[in-house]
Amino acid sequence: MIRVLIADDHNVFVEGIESLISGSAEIVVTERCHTVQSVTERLAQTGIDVVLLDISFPQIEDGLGLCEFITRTYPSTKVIALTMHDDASLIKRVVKKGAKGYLLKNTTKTELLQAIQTVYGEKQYFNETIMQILLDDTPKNRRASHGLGAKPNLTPRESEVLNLISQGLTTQQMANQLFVSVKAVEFHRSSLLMKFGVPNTALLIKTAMELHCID
Amino acid sequence: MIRVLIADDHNVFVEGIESLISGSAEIVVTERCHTVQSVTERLAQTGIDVVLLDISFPQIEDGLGLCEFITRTYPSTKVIALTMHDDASLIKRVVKKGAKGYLLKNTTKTELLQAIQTVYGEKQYFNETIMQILLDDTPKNRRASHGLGAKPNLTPRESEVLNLISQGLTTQQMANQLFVSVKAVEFHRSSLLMKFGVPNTALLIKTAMELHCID
DNA sequence: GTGAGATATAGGGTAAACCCTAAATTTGCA
DNA sequence: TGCAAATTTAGGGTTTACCCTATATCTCAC
Repeated sequence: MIRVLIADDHNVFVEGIESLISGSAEIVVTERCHTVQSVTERLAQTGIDVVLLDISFPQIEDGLGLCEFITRTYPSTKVIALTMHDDASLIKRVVKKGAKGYLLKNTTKTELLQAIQTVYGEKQYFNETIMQILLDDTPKNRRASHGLGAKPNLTPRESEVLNLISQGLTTQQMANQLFVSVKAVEFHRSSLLMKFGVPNTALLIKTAMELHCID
Repeated sequence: MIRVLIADDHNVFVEGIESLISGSAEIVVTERCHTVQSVTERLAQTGIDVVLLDISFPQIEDGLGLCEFITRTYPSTKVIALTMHDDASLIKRVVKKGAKGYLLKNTTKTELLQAIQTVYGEKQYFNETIMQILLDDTPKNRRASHGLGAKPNLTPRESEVLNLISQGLTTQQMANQLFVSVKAVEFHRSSLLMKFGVPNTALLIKTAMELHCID
């Protein structure tokens, strides 16, 4: 019997996962945790085989940190990351932190059960969608416009510059603040326009806000 | 028996909702829809009493549009908005579009069932958290919490130009579209910057979006 | 060690935004 | 009818964004 801990702060989601698992003869939901602290506590007190971890729980950096903590502290416990994010760089970061599986939150019952069994069997689990995303992750594709609606994959610097632009700073002001040249900032601005597929700053900010890319 | 349609593109979430509802003797999940199109189709073919609508499904503007469509086309069908967003302005926009209830995605079984029964009984449902948010939404709090100035009083032309700016048009393109000179457009641009108290277009768009001045 | 990605930087140029000053016309309201 | 606001428009100028081309360095993974 594979013992599963669900770490997610949304009741409904936890219920959904549990419902999907409830038909399995081999898997049982042992713990449901709504805070990072309760995850660490339950792990210390209970034998858990697989953790289903919302990687945005409560923020992405927290989820990554928790993933790393679990993997290091409980090597026999496997982590499957759950998230709405499907960009290649996040997938890679999560795997680097020790996750053995990666599922989008629109996963199906079949996939969920299969993922749990696969990671329990000491293998990694990525479904076709995720595999395709990783396979498509080439320099050329990454640079291409995703069109509207898809959240582009921003580098840390790009994300930083985007936020500074949205605060109304000029390129020169950003250069001063980041201790780089104006040319370096312009480069990132160009990359942002290209990645969002927009012609200018106005539409960049509007689009980025709609996609929640701005803090 | 209250017939419920769940409109959300996340399987797990739909399963979760269904699981919460499954114990009720008075409520049954009749339809589960993962696209806007299937919502409209199922509504046309099936009697539905309550729609549980993810308002970010697939984007907020889509959700709002769908909410309005349902309310107008099927007046006896009540919409409960589901979302992770808890800001007062969105709540008000959703209610204006016809929703009778507003639930956060971390709702409990008790609340969910109560909300469904309440709206089915022709009343609005807001839980304590939402009520508090609405009660706290005073001009003073709104100014303080956002750190923004009040929504400025825009002339019709200014509003028009603001929207065109946010669509990425250049000043020349706007002049062509509005049958005025470039200078006229520049004048309105200057007025917008002054009224919003911002130094450039980037911050203008960000601020205007936060204040919901952009369509 | 090599290649790719991220970051930084440069030169040169044009387009566009932004600013300042000023005047004229139209519209709505008291 | 007069006045204020809205709108339109102009001339002139500076600042900033945006585009194109190119090179260099660092880091990381294989």
